[in-house]
Amino acid sequence: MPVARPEPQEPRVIAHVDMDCFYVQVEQRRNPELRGQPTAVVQYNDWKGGGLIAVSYEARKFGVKRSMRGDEAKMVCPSINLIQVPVARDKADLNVYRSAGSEVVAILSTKGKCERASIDEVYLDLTDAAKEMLLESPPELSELIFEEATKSNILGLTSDVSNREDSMRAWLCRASADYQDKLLSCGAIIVAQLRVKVLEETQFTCSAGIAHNKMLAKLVSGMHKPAQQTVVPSSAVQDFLVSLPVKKMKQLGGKLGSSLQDDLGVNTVGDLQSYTEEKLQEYYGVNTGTWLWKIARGISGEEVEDRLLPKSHGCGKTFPGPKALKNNASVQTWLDRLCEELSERVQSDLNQNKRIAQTLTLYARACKKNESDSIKKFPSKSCPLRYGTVKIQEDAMKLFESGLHDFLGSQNTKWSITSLSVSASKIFDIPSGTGSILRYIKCPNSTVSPANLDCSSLPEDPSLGNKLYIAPNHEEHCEPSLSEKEHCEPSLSEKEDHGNNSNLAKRCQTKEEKKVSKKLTEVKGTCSILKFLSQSPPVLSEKRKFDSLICSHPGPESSSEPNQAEEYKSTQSVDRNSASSSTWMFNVEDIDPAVVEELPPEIQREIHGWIRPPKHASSKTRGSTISSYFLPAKRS
DNA sequence: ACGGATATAACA
DNA sequence: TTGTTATAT
Repeated sequence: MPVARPEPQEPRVIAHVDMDCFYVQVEQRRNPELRGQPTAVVQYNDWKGGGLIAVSYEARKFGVKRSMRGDEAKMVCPSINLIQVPVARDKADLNVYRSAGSEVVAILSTKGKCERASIDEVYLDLTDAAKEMLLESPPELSELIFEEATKSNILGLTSDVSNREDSMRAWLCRASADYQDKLLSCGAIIVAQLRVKVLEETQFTCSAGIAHNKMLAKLVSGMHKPAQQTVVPSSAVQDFLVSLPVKKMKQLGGKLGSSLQDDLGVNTVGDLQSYTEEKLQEYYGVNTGTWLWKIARGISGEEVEDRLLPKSHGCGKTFPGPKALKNNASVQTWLDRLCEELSERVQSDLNQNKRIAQTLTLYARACKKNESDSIKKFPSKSCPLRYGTVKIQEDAMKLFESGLHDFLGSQNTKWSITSLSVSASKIFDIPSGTGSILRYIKCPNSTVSPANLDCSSLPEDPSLGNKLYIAPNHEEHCEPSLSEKEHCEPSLSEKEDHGNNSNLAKRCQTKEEKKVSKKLTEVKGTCSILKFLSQSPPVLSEKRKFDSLICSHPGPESSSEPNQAEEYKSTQSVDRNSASSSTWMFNVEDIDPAVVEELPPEIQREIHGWIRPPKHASSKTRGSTISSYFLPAKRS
């Protein structure tokens, strides 16, 4: 499980910011009448009033808890307002909360490294900003620190409010002698300012913890809620930890924490401290043992990642009891809905953030009738993610069938599905800037515009501003987990649907047209090349080399471009409100390898580079696999 | 017949 | 890797 990371020797200033009952606040902003009232956000109202997923502090006073039913909440708090999560496609739709979360992240990410930890939480590394503040304003700083930091709860100081100012002054006098504490209080000032800004610009309150590492910051961010912050000076760590129940520590809230209690009799972090590192390693392995030993002492080297966006997108639904899905048709129906939402989300991620997801995974929970064997898990299955709602739907269904096959084994019993979810992962940035393809496309002296080429169906291509990206292939797992090879081949209907594009594809077969094709690649303009590359050949070759092609072009055109093949339309941006450029996604399996052979040698060479990523490039370090294909050589 | 829907991370 | 498992909110 947890692994200890090397400890940075320089003390850092880390904050954990946590929105107060976030979903409730989002609803309160939408309907201000709810402010100050006992309120909870609930999903699916029909069974026992739905499940609570967020509870206002007013309601908490009545004993209302998350994971209560709406009905229970009404019992203990009759005046409670129950607000339902929006529903789309017959499932809970959390998008309003996601985008509210993004609003907050946009503000919180302005003062230092920022990691989106969840829909309503971030970590900040404010070390640089704090140091800067300390350097810039030495003289009058202590008074400023005082004023601002008064708003903080300082761990280790008395919580008696009447004494707070005095103890604060005392602490700050000390702090003036202690560089680390000074840094922390600067961090506290920055966080306080950020929280004010969040409140001003979003109307949301949040709480925060400020400490020298993530673990401690997280531990105290919820200590004084709502709308307060807490600082952990190093001097307070030991006293704080000794009496802290181990279960409160992040990662110890589950089985590992229980094992500490039940197997070792460790109830507090203080208890944990009496174990040697070696002993803990004996019980829990080298990694976890070391990690436990360190966190017991407040040591954690985990870095704040610089990431404002989620690493995956998923959507799912449970089908409890009688609602369980019992045949392929109902699974199909629900999978289609889930995939539709997922497709929208990956597509807008592509359009707005220029990120591309590479893997589609299907999860399910299933029961088998009769057999006591029903403990068996439904295996998750994944495959390359192909953009376009219909493709995702088709692929997800194949994954389901494959999983069901494994699940049932040889038996031929009845089954039922109690939960379904699909997710898109392995998301990569598409680097902006100029890769060699781009250079080629934009290079004026390589552009030839054959008069006889019919480009009328292509969008106007001003060449400047258009970009072509090609993502590397999946290689191995392209020979899919799906047993049938035909999976990768376009379906009959798909081929027919290509319409005018299939004409082009056919034409490409002839020698003459190959010549034309060659010229086409030299045509100035991304879209020409894209169209050229993306034709679906009648027969696909065994080796499918690429995964995807992406073309972005200036926004105004997106609404007025009509003549793309059906397939392209289906994958096109849905986000027509967005003023930014829209993005098309092309699946590489639709590229005719024979066509690639017609490309100019330098392009071919480059493409072969994509086909076979250099093995020495570590696939773990991001940027070396994908980015290196795009980034200009000089910039490496 | 369920705290649901999402997320991240480490493991084998 | 992929698929599984744990954890969190």
